[in-house]
Amino acid sequence: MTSSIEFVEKLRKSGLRPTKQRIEICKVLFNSEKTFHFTINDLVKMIEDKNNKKISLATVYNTIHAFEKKGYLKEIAINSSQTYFDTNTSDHHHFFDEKEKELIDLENKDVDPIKIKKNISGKKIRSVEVLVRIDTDNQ
Amino acid sequence: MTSSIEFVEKLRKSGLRPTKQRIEICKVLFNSEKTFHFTINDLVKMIEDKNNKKISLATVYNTIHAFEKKGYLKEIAINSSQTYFDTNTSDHHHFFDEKEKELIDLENKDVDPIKIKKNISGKKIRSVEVLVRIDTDNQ
DNA sequence: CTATAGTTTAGAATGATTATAAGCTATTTT
DNA sequence: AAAATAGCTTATAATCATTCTAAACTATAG
Repeated sequence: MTSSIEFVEKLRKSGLRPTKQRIEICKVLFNSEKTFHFTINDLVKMIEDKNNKKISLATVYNTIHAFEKKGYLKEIAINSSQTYFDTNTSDHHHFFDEKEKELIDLENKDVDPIKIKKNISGKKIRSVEVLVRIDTDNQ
Repeated sequence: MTSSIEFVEKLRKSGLRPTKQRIEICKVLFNSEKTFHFTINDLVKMIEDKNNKKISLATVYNTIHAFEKKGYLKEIAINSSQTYFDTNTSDHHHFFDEKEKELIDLENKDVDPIKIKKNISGKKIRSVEVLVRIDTDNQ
């Protein structure tokens, strides 16, 4: 459990002003035991349910993008109509449940390190992401 | 080089009526030596430049989705504002050049087979995709 | 306390994709 | 080979996530 004061610190250290909205978003994202995955809509709902108070969509988008830039969140590549984010910023991979439209972490022990043997000159690898699509096991 | 007649066959066999538009799309997609990646916009441009004639966006979307369903195309997961498709339907992975917004095939020899050691009960693996993001190698 | 640079906000704008429904066309039926 | 029909194409409208705008607000430096 992190206190608001610590979030204020964290924001200031990152060069972000500690506003009410940002602190609320921090509380929702970074106060839970486990990391989790969410969409912007999920997050807006979580915040509004918690506080019984509206927060502007634009603020949520701005803040999430700021947090992503600072490395506090990761965006996950799925060709879905909504973008997913992960509060687990360590290097890891994912299952995507096509039925539940839900992400599930793959721990590093579950996937051997991926070695890319091809090199493209003048280009640097920024990330290596594995997405395992799963679905109901019918017939 | 595949002739129009063969595309007509292929479409009929798939339960798709061989219309002028579909045959044109087949020619653009399946007549080149090498497989390639494209967005819907790319494809519309290719077709219109080739024929000097408009094709409805809706037709292109419908056809591409029909082809994907039949397994003639693969959709590639990238969190980009546009969806990418691949005429290479074999199992393989990709680089995504963040600067050029361009996909590059990774051949199977360039990535060892990926073994997923975690199992989710009641769920079946549909696909395992690796996306390697690359970018200009500055500093 | 004041100035200012950074934030929040509602609402408008954007852009990819999907829906609509009217007219066209390939195929089937007669 | 004409008529029926089922499938297809089309322009346009609708949708929906995301980004933009610019006015009002607020944290903080001086």
